[in-house]
Amino acid sequence: MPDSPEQLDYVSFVDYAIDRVTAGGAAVDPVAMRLVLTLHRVTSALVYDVESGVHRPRGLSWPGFRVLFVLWLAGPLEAKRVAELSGMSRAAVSALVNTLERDGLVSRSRAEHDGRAVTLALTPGGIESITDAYLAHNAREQVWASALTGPEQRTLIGLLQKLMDGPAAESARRRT
Amino acid sequence: MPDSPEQLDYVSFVDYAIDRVTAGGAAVDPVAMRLVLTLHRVTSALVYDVESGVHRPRGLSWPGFRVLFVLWLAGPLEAKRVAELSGMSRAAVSALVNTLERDGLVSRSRAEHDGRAVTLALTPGGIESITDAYLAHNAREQVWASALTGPEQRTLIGLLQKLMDGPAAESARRRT
DNA sequence: CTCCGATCATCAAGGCTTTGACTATCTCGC
DNA sequence: GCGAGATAGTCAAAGCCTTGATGATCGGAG
Repeated sequence: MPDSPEQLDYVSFVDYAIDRVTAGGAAVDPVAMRLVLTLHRVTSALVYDVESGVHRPRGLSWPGFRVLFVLWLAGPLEAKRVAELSGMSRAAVSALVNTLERDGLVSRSRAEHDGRAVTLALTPGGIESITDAYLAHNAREQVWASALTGPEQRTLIGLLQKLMDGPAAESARRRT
Repeated sequence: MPDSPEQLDYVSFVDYAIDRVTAGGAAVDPVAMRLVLTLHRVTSALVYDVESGVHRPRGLSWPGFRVLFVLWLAGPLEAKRVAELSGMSRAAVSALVNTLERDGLVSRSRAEHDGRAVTLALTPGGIESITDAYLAHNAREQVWASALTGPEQRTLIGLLQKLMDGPAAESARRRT
């Protein structure tokens, strides 16, 4: 039985909340509730951990890292493609690149064949930065993953992919 | 074999990225990489879907919903407790409550026994708002969860909890 | 009783995100 | 060829987040 409100903490609140809500007897699915709550909490913790431990000390933000990562692997790209591959809006990429350009990590140039488009590319400093940051990033990913056995890791990936293939993710997959 | 950069999309980029990075031969764990990438993408998609489909149309943000949700279930609480239970910083709660108070959903009052503390409570309008929003929120959670069978849902929750109990989440769990 | 360190809330600066509007440019049908 | 509609990038307003400082209050040591 969940604690009383006075002694709850971040973790036990999930149990408490599920208990309270389902006591109402309404059309609430406690398993779906716990799934979403737990998924969101794990991801928040992971992003906070990696961002504050790996990227901020190097002068990067998590979103900045994502843009650098995409450009690092998929070469010079138009801003629109960066937005698609990183899952951000074009406006967000534009704003983010202001910072990355100011810091000398990314360069903007007009696309050859299209006067509207802008081509984004890593500068030498950007390449150096992402190479270093990614090694530390993956090292931290390995610490997170080490909480699970190899087979568990693969099972988790499979279940997350199935979630991404489900009906609810439909709208998100179509977002450009 | 992953596509060439020109034909990549949000989903196939993950395969492409893993292929490119591991080709480098460095000390990179592709499974940990895929795990974190997939986890982050699923959660982003879910938050975007629920926020834009459920909360924004009702005049709430996802973080605003979280604060209302905590206050709804755990009664009037001091701002510090709300921060702990919702996993936000005290400064973030303070800023968020400015909006919620302006919108007439939450009220601030000085705590009885401590002149420094502020007690937060839902207004009648706040109760009405969160009651309605939560039903729609859970309905959408059920759509997401429906991509998995019941046993799969429980397995996923278990694996996520194990991740949260692992060594890497240590720092995040201690965050107040 | 008083002082000093701890704690609470808030503010300030800087960064990221969203939506919607706006400009420049491209492309296709006629 | 040319005009209409689509598209790329950017800007603006509003909101939320973080860290670090600030001011008020608490509580215990002496």
